[in-house]
Amino acid sequence: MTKKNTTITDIAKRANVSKSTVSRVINNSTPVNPAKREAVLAAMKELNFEPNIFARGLASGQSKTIGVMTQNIGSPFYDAISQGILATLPETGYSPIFADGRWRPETSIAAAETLLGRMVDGLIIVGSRLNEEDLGKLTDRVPIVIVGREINGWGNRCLYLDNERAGFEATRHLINLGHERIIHIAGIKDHQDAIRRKAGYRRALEEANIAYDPELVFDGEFDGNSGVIAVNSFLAKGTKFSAIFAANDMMAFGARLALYRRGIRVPEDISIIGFDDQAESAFMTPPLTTVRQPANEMGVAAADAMIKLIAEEEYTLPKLSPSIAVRESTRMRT
Amino acid sequence: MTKKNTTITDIAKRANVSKSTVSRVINNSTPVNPAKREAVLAAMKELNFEPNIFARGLASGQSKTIGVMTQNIGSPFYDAISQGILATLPETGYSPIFADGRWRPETSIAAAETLLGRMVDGLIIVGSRLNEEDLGKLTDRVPIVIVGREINGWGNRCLYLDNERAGFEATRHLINLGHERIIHIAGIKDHQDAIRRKAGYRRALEEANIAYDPELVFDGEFDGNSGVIAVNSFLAKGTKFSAIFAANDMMAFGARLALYRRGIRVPEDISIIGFDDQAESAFMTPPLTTVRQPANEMGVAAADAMIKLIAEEEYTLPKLSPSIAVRESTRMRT
DNA sequence: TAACAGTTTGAAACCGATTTCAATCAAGGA
DNA sequence: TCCTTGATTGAAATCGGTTTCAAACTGTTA
Repeated sequence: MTKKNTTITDIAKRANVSKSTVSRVINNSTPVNPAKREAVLAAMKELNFEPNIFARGLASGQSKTIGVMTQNIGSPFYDAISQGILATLPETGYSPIFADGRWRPETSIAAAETLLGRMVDGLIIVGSRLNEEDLGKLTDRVPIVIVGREINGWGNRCLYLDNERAGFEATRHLINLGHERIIHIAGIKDHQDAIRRKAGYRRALEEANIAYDPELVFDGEFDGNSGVIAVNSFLAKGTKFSAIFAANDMMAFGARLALYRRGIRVPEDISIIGFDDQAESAFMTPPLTTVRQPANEMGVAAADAMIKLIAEEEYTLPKLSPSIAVRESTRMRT
Repeated sequence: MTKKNTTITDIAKRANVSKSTVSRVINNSTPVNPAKREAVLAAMKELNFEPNIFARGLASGQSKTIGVMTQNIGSPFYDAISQGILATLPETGYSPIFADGRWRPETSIAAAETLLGRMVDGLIIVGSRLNEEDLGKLTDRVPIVIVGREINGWGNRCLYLDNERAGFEATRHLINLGHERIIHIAGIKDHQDAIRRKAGYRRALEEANIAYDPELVFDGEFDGNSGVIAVNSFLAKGTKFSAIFAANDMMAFGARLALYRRGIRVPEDISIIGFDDQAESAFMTPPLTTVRQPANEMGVAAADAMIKLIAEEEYTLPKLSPSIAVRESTRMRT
């Protein structure tokens, strides 16, 4: 505002070359006589030159910006992914710009349009309920990487965890400890992750020859309150159980609180395993055993992949597996 | 990429007017004959026109983008602020773009430069350790709003909570319950908020005629582990106390865990009050009494203020006061 | 020494809007 | 009816880069 920004023309004059040459030095697009190159570089330093991003974008069609579409920011898991992205992108010369889809297809489309309107060079979609058709349309317009969701045929532009297996492992952990009547506090009913975790739970039971009992499953909403309500309703019904597998940590916290209020001990009376390994879980009383999702790493990997995708370089997505952080909320059934 | 985007020239042809007129319709900058206006609008609809943001930015100097500088994303409090900003901005036609300062002045300056390089129309700084001189330089270049930090003379471009008072209230809450030997697990030593909360703690003691005892204060780092270490060290030293005021919830969680491990009950033996009221706090066992910082509201208010500031409209920042969420981790000293 | 291929270079077109400036047009006043 | 004023309009300049194209220069080869 105050003083006019120095432009490429100023540099050109100062270095006694043409605008074209300055541009070439900046972009390393064409060899330039070393002497001139030095002169340009020096002029740029002296005049404190910073290329105008609009002019650049207008001329080249590239924005050096990556759009990140999130869903209902505020969930610890998705937050962690965003943080991974946020931490990685700046090193690459790209800046992230966010828009929220709130888990709703229409809002998601609008969010995507906003981002595309800003000429993002790529789009990272963190979760989403967009159908494959809409996603297909989007990917015609801009490179896309999707985190936390599996889509058939999208191969290495999809970064997700095997949630079925993770649900299986979590349940197995409890079964191995001797538990048989295991409650599952599931996530939102039609949420892909929730469905898969539940499927894993079921498979683990079946492999252990424990009959699957729908009475032991409660569909929550991934928040603390769901955990409270779930446990209260099981207790009210007189359901017998010795362990709980919650589809995320927040619901595990809620479940633990509900038990606490009744004086039911964890893990002496009931074992609990959560899902996410959010930062607070290690400081619960007792520290919560949980399935660790490498959320931050997923964000980092997604950002890396996006950069490579834009540059049309080869890349391979890392194999991300869930692991179980065994802490003190689960123990052998007595 | 695939098909050429429609430009203002296409619209102009289609509507049989000049580019200028189209631009006028878009920006409502000059009255336009209603008939022509309709024609332009219709053409825009038919051709699905979306103005090119670079061309616009280049010509007008405005980017419709707000830079948000955060610090070590991942802290629940600052995350909540960011969420407030993220939720508010899109409604205004502006998009947020982020950069992280990691609490370090040099990195912060670099982050600010990145954002300015992207021609942001405004800069929201969430926390920071930049000195007033650097901030002064920045504010010469772009409108700035600072959240979570008080700076003399910045009047209504600073949005913060009275942390001294909040610390005071928290301590008072404990004193009112009959506690006298109150441990304070403080935050990072030279962190403005930490210093003020500690000052409030001290003032509350003095007003109650309780001698301030430095032995009861531990400087932590705002993370869960600090809480554990603090309590362990007090216990090891044989320090007597009946209550704990932790400068944030994460440290309160850690403290509570350390007590749990020794079989010390909360709140029967020891009362704990935290600070932040993060989502998990209500689900701790027992639910944590804590100072509620309206972090999300702060983000919303900051975004609103920024928009007004850019438009050069009048605005007043809302009065944000801490309140105490009294739950079950504090009780009358027995 | 002339011809030729390969490098470097600068002039000018271009990206797609906004904005200035002067021209045109319609309405109201003398 | 003619002139003045104010409201609309379009042509052209501008924003600050990138990119195309042809010219100028280099060093080889015949």
